Amino acid sequence: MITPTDRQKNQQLADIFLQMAKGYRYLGTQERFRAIAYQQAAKTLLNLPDDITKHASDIASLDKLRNIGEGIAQRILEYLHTGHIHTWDELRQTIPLKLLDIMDVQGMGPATTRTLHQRLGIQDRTELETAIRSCALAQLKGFGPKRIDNIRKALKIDKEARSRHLLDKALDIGNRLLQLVRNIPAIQQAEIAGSLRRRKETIGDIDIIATCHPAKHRSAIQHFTRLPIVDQLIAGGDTKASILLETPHIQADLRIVDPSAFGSALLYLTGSREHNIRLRSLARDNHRKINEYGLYSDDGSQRLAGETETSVYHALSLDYIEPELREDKGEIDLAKQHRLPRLIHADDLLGDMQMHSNWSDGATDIASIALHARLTRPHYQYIVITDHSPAARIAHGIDSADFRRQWKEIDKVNTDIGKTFVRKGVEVDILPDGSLDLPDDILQAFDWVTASIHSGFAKDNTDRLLKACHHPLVNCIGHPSGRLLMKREPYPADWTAFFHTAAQTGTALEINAQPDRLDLRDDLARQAVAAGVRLTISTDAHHPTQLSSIHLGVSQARRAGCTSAHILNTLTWDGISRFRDAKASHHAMPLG
DNA sequence: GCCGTTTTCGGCCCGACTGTTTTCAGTCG
Repeated sequence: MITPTDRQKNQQLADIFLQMAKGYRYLGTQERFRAIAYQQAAKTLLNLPDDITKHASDIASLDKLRNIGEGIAQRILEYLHTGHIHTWDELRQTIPLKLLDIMDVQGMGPATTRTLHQRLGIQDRTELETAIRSCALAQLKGFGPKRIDNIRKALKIDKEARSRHLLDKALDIGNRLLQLVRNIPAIQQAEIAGSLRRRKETIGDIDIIATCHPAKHRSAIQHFTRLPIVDQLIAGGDTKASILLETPHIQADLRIVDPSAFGSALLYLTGSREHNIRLRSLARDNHRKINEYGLYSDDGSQRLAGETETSVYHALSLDYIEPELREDKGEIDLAKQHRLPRLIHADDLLGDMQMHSNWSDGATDIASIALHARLTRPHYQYIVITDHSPAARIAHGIDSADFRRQWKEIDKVNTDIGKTFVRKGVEVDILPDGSLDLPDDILQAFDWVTASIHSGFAKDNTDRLLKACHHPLVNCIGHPSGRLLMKREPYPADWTAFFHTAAQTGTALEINAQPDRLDLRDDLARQAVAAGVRLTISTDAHHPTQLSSIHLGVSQARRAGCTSAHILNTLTWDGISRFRDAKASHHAMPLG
């Protein structure tokens, strides 16, 4: 089993390799490919589903991992055996670590940082600020007033502007900005691109791509940079501009191209960077050249595609790849082989599997939730009310007697509706010893039992998770990793063992669509599905309006490559009942 | 330092924008 200490090894090594990559970037262009190699290796480590020590029996088995060759394999082994990497220790002797931090500031690349260190002896950000104030910088060749002013500004806004934003919030702002762009008179069409279009769980900046008549590029850009919501202009040329929005301080980029290049530009600006690099080297292999203006023959004499993304993919003999999959995680090979999944769509869901009423910590009564669900999601056939069990004191968890009273209210709501729309569920706490917070006799009377961990986030929770899976009355594990985006890491657990057990026992795992959970996250969900686990997508809504955040869970499932077959709540309630009964009868355990 | 239905050597995505230069290096995405 992966202990917490072991699990940290992947992260520790990745952190070191990222620092080494930065160090090599600092050393100059002759080392840039070495820098890229370490960066790629770090990415491989971070994406590795299991512990690196499992691959570390010898150099040859490490070498089999993508982006890890003989040299880096040696360094991994060295670290696992000695806790040190000699090359890194040496590198650190020559480059002050805090100096590398300076390269995180916008506009401060390796060359600039090197000049400042060598000419002025600057070691960290504080000394850089001092050098600006004392006009020492202005004495250097190549550092005119504008450049110095830009560095000063970048240092000031660095922290805030570089912080990431939850997908939910970024989508809201991005969509409003998109409307403003579409209202610019010269603009013909505009779409969101970048990580926002790929629906990454957190977003650094907002990218928008637009088309207009070539003669009007410049005026459209000017219009954009003068929008009332602009706090600062970061850069503005003929075809692209970067602004800093007023509140929150989030960067937004606009790129304008001719209509004939809309597809190739959207493709380019959507990324990911890794996906683009793979596409471009694939094009090169086929004697083609790809850029944001289109797909061309080698010598650029013939333009082969560009108006739509599909045209570019097809010209490369690839099927169209959905934005959520564009992370260079095997999607290009699948597209080549016509084996891409038909990703789940929000309309495929027939119901929502977790939400809370005012019986525990929800905002409203069950009738209001049901009404809101039926008005806003008319294709839903069911919703599951899952109030908390007693141990969740902060969430006003309720006991067996309360649940029995609650069921009468649910029955009445269903009678008023004229069909069984509201299902009787529970979010029962998994206690520290892995047992459940409610007795079996009441658990077996629910339509749906989701079990969740709400305590003990620091220690390894594998045993608790496995025990819950083995309980015959647990249908689903809620927010399985316990993370909170930008606040709390997933608790340590052996995910491989957990997913295997969930699949074996017929226990579903949840993709929780709360904006700061999105738990399971994309790569773990992908791993779970590969292990044969069925997933649910649910909002965990605590107010009826939060039922709309289901789309965030769907995005997460799409990033994991899920089809409707992987998602349990694409089934009618009969189908869900069969899934539930299969587990209970399989166990045939005497119930307490 | 990695990688290979062009290659075990010689490549490693590609173009816009900026500031400071008088033609381009540096940075970014």
